[in-house]
Amino acid sequence: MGRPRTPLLDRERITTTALQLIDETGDFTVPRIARGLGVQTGSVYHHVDGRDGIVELLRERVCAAIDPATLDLTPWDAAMEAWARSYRAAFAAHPRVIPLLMTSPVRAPRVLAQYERAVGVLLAAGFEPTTIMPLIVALENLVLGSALDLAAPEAMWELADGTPTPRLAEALEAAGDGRADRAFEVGLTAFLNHARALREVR
Amino acid sequence: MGRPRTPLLDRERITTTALQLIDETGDFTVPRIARGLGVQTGSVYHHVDGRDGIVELLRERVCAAIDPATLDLTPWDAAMEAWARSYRAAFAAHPRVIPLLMTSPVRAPRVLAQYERAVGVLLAAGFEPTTIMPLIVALENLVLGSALDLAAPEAMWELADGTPTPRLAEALEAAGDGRADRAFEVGLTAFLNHARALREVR
DNA sequence: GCCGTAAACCTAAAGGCTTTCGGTTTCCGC
DNA sequence: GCGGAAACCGAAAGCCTTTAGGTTTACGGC
Repeated sequence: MGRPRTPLLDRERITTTALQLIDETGDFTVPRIARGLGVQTGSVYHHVDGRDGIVELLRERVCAAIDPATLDLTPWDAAMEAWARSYRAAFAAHPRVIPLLMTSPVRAPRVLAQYERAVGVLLAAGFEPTTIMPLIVALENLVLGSALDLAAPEAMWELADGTPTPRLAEALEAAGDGRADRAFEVGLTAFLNHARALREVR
Repeated sequence: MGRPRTPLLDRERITTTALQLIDETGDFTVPRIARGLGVQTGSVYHHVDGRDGIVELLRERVCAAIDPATLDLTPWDAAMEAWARSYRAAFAAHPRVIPLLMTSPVRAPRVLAQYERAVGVLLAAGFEPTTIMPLIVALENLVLGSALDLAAPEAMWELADGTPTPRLAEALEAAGDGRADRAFEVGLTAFLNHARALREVR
């Protein structure tokens, strides 16, 4: 008992354990994190700002996998496309964290910085200021929605056994495993085409 | 004590109370529903299949406001556009339920029936079966994302006081109150244009 | 080298939530 | 009239979040 000679906890280990729990079970809990690290529940609170603080750490961790260099590409539409793909890949690696992140506002500075740069790209491309956030929000919805669908397909529709929805069942069948990928491609193409058109009109 | 002369509970009242709690606080709890209805916590479980059952009732309640007649419109793109707008309006009335619904699969038969009909519309329009679900998923992401943004704007970005993200702040400012509406219009136009193009290619 | 302070962990506990179970009263079909 | 089902209460188990105080270790100043 008392302070250990070498620390058992830090934000890194807490975040890693939380992410592991989410990947496996879809949720996390402070007692489970503590158990995973061989520590009492209360100890975790010495390193983290409550449960919500852990959620924000998760956001940073997952978003760290987004390649920042994508936003340096030219022209602007290549940058946005690459950013969207990298963004999606980052979340596709841990799709089950998405529901947790969608319910709390973005506070993590590094994540906000990414959005700051995306705004800069669209500004430099000559988009009207009023249309920039709508475009980014639309892209974000596309990315997160399809990432969620990507590795949690069974979480979306639970058809009844009697299948009173034959065409829906067929459409799901026809889309197959690549459904989420196709949805992303469809949405991304639509987004880019429309954004290019919006810019021309100016 | 014992069975009351006139029932105090039913699914309708439970759903209404839950929806009220969500509109006010963003979440619901079985004990709070019970308190709202002047009843003990356990009693609620006699009418409902656990907490998840209440979530599914909420999905049905909110989706009931989607106008089914929209899917009868012709041509197909008018039907999809009207459906998307009605869909969005239904959720915009109770945006805070969206996070709850996104984490559990769609089970409600009436909601599945709506998707069944949407698939039918696209099939009749001549779309390739493999592209139908991607299109519907893309539209759904657009609708729910912008509905969530519509009445919970502050829930999305929490800028630091020092504002190390000046362009993001400006872009948010420029978009103004109509941000969610604009994002929806942008996304919807992009979706429809792309869907029309996809159909032409066939 | 010594000592005070801060850090890191533990023990304990309050308070809330979900869910289950048995008990009591009322209603309804026969 | 009666037996069973329905509807609510009371209580309890088990989990989670969060806080508070106690104990041991590390570190910096003197």
